[in-house]
Amino acid sequence: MSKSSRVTIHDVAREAGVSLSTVSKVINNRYGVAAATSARVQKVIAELGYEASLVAQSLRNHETKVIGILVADLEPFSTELLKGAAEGVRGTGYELVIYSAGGRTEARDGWERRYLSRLSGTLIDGAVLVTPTIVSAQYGAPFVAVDPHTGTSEIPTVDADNLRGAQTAVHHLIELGHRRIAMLTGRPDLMSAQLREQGFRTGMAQAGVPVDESLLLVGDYRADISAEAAKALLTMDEPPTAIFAANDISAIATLEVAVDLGLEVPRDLSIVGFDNVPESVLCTPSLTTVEQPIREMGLRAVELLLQLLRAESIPATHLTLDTRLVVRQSTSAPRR
Amino acid sequence: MSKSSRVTIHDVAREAGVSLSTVSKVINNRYGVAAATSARVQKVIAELGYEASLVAQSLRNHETKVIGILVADLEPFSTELLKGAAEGVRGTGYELVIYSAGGRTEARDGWERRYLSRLSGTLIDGAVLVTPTIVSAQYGAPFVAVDPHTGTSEIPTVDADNLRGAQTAVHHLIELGHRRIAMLTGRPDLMSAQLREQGFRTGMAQAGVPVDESLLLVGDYRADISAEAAKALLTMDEPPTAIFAANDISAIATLEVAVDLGLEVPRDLSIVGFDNVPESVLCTPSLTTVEQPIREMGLRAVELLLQLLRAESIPATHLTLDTRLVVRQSTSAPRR
DNA sequence: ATGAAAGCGCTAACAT
DNA sequence: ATGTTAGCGCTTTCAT
Repeated sequence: MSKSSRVTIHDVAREAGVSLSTVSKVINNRYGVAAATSARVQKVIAELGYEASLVAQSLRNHETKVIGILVADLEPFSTELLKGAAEGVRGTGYELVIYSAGGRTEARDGWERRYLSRLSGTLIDGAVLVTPTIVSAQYGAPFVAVDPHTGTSEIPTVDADNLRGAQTAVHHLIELGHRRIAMLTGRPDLMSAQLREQGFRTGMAQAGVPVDESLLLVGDYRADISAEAAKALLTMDEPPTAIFAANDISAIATLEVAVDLGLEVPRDLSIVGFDNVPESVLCTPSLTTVEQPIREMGLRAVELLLQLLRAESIPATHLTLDTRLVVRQSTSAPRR
Repeated sequence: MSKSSRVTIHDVAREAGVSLSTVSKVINNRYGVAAATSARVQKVIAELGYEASLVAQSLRNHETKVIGILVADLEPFSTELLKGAAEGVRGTGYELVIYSAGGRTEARDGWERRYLSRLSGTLIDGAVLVTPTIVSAQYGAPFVAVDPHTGTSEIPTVDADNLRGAQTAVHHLIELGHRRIAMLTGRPDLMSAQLREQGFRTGMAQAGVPVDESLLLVGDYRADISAEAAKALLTMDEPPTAIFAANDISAIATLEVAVDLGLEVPRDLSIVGFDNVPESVLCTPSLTTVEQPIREMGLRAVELLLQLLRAESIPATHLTLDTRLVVRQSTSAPRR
């Protein structure tokens, strides 16, 4: 009907013939309202289908019982994390608001600061920042960072054990008999990428296999860059028998390049990825990869935040969840 | 630092030695501010890390450039839809707020009315309601319903061809040689569930296979209920050789029950799901299922909403997207 | 038991 | 060019 005009507390008050404050008291179950008046107001509320505006309420109140999940974009990683976050608030009385600018390009580094500033204090009591680029303790609201780009020890974080995950991947390849192992590293500025490379080096060292630096190329977590690098590796005079890619995107790109070059995976080349995104099981052959427990990361992050909200204290907790090697079809013993 | 006190426009005004409105003008690029003043204010804003509160802004302004996606819970269907919605807003200047009560049990029928009332007018310009139970044109805000409970012709909706999808699933099972086919139906109050059941019946009828009513149990689109129902079916004297589940959640729950009971899928039992959520390829064996173009549904819903927002008109568009059978490993010819 | 009024952070007339 | 003021919808003292 007509204009899309909200029903406000004014409408209810007028209709019920009482004042604003009386309506507010009824809504919030405050004392000092006659039973008859309360009933009449309730009736009008039901008739008009009135619901208090979350915005107006949260502008007035200190606490909103809403927690925010701030993401740069809604892609496989963040949406998977949301499922865990939803689990985390279940039964706590908190509601969830996920905020995303839809990965717009203008949102460069520091998007999370902007989002948090815009929402905190009003609308949300605290937030989970998903893969934030710059993390500062100065944000002025309780928050937990999931898989932040830089390692700060002052703020609560949840991440996965990238170091051991990478080591596990290398051990797997070495156990299969590989020695000439290459790595496509991730985005150099990201902590996760650095840890995965370090894990690779540690794994090799533990097995007493020297690292050939010419076999370490940057894949940047990106398909196009990784494809270039993979091509360079596979067209060497003495190509590696196995490639450890810093994420599944890189691994899948490598797989495609290998196929293009007429190689058979895993017979001619073993490939291990990292993340275990759904796509890793859809490719042929399916990808051996290191799984991050993404949902659990979301769950834990919310739990940590709720704890923070309750305690008002800021223990700089760092939760590092275990990673796990998922062996599929892209790895085997080297040919010869 | 210290207390988590927001930096407000007052702080900026005080620090820069100007009035509130001047700061507001600078923020919103309004005319009537001297270059020098503007620069000074900008500097203070940067120093203090000030960002206007979305809540306060949207309380004042008519338009917020934010669209809401209202979901009852964050599960595979809704999160997959979010990816499409994110694609839909990309480059439009709109931002996305996803609101979820985390599937709390109290949120009975009509949750979407409550959410929409709480957010519309303030905070969001319009909304996409994901699987709403009751849809009324009276909500007082532009919105598009995805896969709504009831088929109302007055409001814009986006859904998938549930009827034909279910028929296709049944045809597949019948072609494989199954005759004793059970169905775990969905939430009885949802139109999608009714259409999938109707498609099942039509498919059976077309093949001349009578429907054994004792093999139709309610799975309610839920894992726990479906597990119960699946157990009942599989422990019958003469259990079905195939089960068509109304959604993937139910199908995966069925798969787990079958494994628990020592059955081998698909040798002892064929299972077909509906939705093709990412999880359907991750289970073992991977699930044969009817694909709904969920992402596209999200994309289309957002596009439709933006169109509505622009036009102010309400063409009662109904978009029904095609479904498609994806054959994987959970179906084969019946054993004996 | 009820209502008037102030104010949460912000914007937009309307002064000056 | 800058400041003052009145709300947006709501809750909460503080009267009455």
